[in-house]
Amino acid sequence: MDGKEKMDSELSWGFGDGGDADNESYSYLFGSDFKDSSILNEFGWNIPVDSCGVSGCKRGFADFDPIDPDLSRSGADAEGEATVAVVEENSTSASVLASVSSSSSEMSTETGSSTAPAATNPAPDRAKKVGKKQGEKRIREARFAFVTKSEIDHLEDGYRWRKYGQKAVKNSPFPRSYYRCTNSNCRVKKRVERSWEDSSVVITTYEGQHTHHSSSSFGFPHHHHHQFHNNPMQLLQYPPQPRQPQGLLGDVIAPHPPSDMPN
DNA sequence: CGTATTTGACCGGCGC
DNA sequence: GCGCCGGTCAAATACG
Repeated sequence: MDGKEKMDSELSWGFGDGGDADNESYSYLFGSDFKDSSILNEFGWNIPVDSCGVSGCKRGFADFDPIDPDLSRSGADAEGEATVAVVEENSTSASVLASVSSSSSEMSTETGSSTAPAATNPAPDRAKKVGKKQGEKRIREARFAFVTKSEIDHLEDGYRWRKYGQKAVKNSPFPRSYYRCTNSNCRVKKRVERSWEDSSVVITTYEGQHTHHSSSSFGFPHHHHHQFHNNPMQLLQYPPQPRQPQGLLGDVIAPHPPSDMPN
């Protein structure tokens, strides 16, 4: 048991910047604009964490593709446009995107009853406990999120992911899926959930940087690009007040490719 | 048979 | 201290 390897950081998504640990407030920017930025389409997203410090600020952006040539077109094929909203951690206000954990006085529906599976069947064999790192400090990797209008939950991004968990989201009828990069030493994680407000939108959150190239070429999905025909942005406006992208991204993100990866 | 997913249990933090 | 909550593990299962 003790020979078990590091359980690595379990402190993954929550951002404990000091005060409110659970206060997941995000500000996102809608990105058809900054999508133009060269920094983005470069590699999908390379976030130089060093620029801000580990516990500071960092965000990236991934240019995404709807990837729904044959799958998502069932029903409304007009959709499928990929759009983005970058989520910045450690933002000041505007609780929105993933504010599932906070709000609770609105559409409170099936939160604990129907969605939560009643685990009344204890496993007798489960005596082994998950080992933990000895006094290991958990450092949160940079993470960023964006929303995509798609009927597919898990968008293809050129990497291979292994699903390692799924949980019901509070105040949301849709579950949240946890993925991890299948590569050996790559500890990039990914969280996918559907918006509780707009079910046609999925929220994808990445954490960490890949230590390798993606399977196909690199960069993000570019299978078919039938990107924006109409106004993909229209539907993505559930945030109360989106911030301006300028300054945020350009300031932090460095234009250098991920060739300096250790490991 | 190997690999990926499913799924309940478990864990650690926080709030009460 | 207990319960909630979000996240993760791992055994079982599904899938090729």
